Amino acid sequence: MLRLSKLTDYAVVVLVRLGQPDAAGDACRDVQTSPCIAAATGIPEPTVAKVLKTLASGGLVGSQRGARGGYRLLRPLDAIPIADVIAAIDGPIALTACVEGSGNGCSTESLCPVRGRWDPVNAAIQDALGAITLADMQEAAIPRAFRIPALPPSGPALRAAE
Amino acid sequence: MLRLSKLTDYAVVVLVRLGQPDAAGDACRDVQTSPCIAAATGIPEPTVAKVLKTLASGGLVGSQRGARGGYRLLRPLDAIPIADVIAAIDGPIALTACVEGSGNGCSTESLCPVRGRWDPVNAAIQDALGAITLADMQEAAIPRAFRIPALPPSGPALRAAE
DNA sequence: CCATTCAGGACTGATAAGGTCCTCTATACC
DNA sequence: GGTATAGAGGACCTTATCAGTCCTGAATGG
Repeated sequence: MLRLSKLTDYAVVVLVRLGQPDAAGDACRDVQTSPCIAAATGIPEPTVAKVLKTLASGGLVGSQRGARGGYRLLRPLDAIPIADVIAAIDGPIALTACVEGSGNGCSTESLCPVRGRWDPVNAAIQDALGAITLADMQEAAIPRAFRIPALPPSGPALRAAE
Repeated sequence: MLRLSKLTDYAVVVLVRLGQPDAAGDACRDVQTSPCIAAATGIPEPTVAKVLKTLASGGLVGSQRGARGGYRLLRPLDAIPIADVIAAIDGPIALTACVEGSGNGCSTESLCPVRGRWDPVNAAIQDALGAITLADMQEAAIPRAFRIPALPPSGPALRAAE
């Protein structure tokens, strides 16, 4: 499946949200709080807090403690490649245990006919993810308002009705 | 981490092995059996069987039942991109639930500012993985013999003594 | 007819992710 | 100075998914 974790998905949403201070409303000014972002994105507040803390550790967002504190972007959206977000949340991109840098070795590596060959694959993916920034993903956010009203109040996971 | 499953890793090893009939020895001729490949790769036999069955369902390998049966490649290694292997084992490449084609919807999608924006990211990765074939990964198999003797007899899961 | 080998599924244990909560510290406002 | 707010940093549990094994059945060759 080659799926990335939900947390990373959330992180992208949260970061894009942080990059739209004007859309935040009066409750959130230059910095935005976890509850504020949670309300805006629909992601549960504890999860938002967890994501933001991780992103702060990764140096993608800055934090301000105390009353009227919150989070803010340290870089503009177009300076944050997806690869950085993934690395901050999920750790360095390593498709398999064999990829160099991921410490743990492979038990069958002495027999493995593809030893070390995942590295270029990994590099190719990293390259692809490094070329796409959050700004690229934000683009789609503009016409978002045109889609929301089209949401029918039916079906649990209905998405195709547009 | 963006990690792919071990089964996919195994699949690559097994497929590369299937692409080297000359290296299989007398016990395995045109077709190779699960136990044979298991012995050659060091992967447990039931797991090899599982991988091969999955690959057969995916149309990457052909199977021959009955005595003296086994598996064989349906395409040469250089005609099998990594993306196909991943798709056969792990299903279609879908980074997030939001990527089209992955059925299940996202609960917060109506608020999500990056709706549908994972698609290009996904496409970029699929593109990168589609450009690398098993033959590319096999290349490294040639100098393998030069690396094996360098293995120190320390580690716990050492199995190279053959 | 029997041995071999794949097909297909069920089952179980281990591992990791997802999510929640608690306590502590820092800051702003009264 | 006191209090409310808000992040820091963990601990924790719950759940889902994967990895691995095994069993039964069907096809094929000798």
